[in-house]
Amino acid sequence: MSRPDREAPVPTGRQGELPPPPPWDRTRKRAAPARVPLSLERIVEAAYAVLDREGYDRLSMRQVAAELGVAVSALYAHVASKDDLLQIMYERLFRGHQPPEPDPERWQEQIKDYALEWRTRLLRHRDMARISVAQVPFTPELLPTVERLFAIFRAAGLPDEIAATAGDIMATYVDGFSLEESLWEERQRDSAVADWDEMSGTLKAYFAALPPEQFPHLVALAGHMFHKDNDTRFLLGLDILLRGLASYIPDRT
Amino acid sequence: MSRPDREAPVPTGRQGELPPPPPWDRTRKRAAPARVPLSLERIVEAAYAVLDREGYDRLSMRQVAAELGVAVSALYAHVASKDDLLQIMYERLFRGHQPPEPDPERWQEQIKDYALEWRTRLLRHRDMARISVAQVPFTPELLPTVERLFAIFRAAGLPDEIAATAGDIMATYVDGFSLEESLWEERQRDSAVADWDEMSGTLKAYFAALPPEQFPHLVALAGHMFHKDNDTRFLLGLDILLRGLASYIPDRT
DNA sequence: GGGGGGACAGAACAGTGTTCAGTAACAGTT
DNA sequence: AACTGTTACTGAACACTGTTCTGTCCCCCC
Repeated sequence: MSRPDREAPVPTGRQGELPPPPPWDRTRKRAAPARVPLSLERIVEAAYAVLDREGYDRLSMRQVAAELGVAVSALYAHVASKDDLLQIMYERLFRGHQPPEPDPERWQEQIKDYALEWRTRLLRHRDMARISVAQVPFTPELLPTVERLFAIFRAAGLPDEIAATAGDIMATYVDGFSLEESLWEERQRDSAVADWDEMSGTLKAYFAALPPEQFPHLVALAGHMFHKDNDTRFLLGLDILLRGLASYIPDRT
Repeated sequence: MSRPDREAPVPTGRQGELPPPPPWDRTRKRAAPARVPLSLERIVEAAYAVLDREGYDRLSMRQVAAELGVAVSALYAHVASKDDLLQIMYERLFRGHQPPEPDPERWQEQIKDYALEWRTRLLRHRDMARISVAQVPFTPELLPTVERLFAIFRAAGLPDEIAATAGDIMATYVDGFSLEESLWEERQRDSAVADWDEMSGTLKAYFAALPPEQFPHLVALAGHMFHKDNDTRFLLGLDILLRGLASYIPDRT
């Protein structure tokens, strides 16, 4: 946007009939670079901007570079690869929010709260779920988060074997649910339908209109499959998970 | 492999000093094409071959075309786009295997069996989970499968609201779990570690060696986080899910 | 003033999905 | 037997992609 207009470069090495560049040209060029130096933080920020505007499929290193008014190769001084950049974007998701200190009486609520916050953050950037789902949540800066989740599960009285899997299942659920949302959203964007309400209405109608003798249950459940708000469905699934986990807590007597 | 050697094409339109092609040349060329005509089935087959050999990242239309000894553009007569091809590959996954007729007494077992078969099929092709996870399981040819899953859930006595979400959760879990396996597998392939046993050993050791005062729970659970076989972990997570679902079945009295 | 060194630019390489203008081979008709 | 039309395919092109390499510029330090 505010990328400085660069004059067209002289064709490789030979200047032809062009007059030599006037001296003030250089001074002008040198005056301009009061620009902020490139940094990892600025790159990540620009990447998020491109992601939100263009979506995951069009998030390319060239787009990010353009966003910053910079050559592509400059990015590689701060970032090892595109995958590296994606991983850093993923890690930033968890900044400034940790699971709380375990309170065994309220562990289900605590997990629910954290999952909700997690989902909120995933939804904050378009297609973020698609990045998240491709990442393994065991990078060093995520260890404290995992640690605190484990703390809650163990304080709740879950057997170690269950506690160890619980985190995995949680992560899978939150990521998977949000990913599905992403996919529907994209499909909606492509089909030029106004909003999710209209889309969900159409889908509901489609399933309700299936031949009942062939798909009796799909027809019967059509109304339940696509809620107005996905949040309710998300919480419902979370409840199913938590009740399953809770069933492993031995009776404290 | 058995791709017919084509003679090098004459440079665009002009034959230069080359003698005119002898008449038997054409007849030879015409005799050869006893080759199988291209078909969607053959394309999908070739795509699977490339996927298994090269992995998802190197699965390209050009690779598939090369596998068949055919020009890229020829594929587009049978397939609308790469995404289309991926979707067809995904649908083929479910061919010839349906959830059984509902037996309310054995519903948990039935679901477990189906999930296991599902996972087996996902693991049959390298990186298949990465394709699966990007697909919405509501294409027409998958409707019967969803219908039968719903049938089992409802026959088990689950409230409609829960039954409608149960399928989603199941799909998310199976896909998510297998995807994570895929990611670890790839990471293992990159790091030139022999097999999963060695990898899981290394990981277990890494987590067990973390500073205990900072990560007491991670250290304590390290042994449980990476089993020898993922199947046990998969079944455990499935059990958690099923127990959660079961908790919604009203007492039949 | 004269290096060094880090930060950036430009061009290039080897690939990608997709399209489009052709062409070769066959089927059916005149 | 010659002429159609149809179909299935090719070759080349377009507009991209991630990544690397060679410079070149600028600033800081000696």
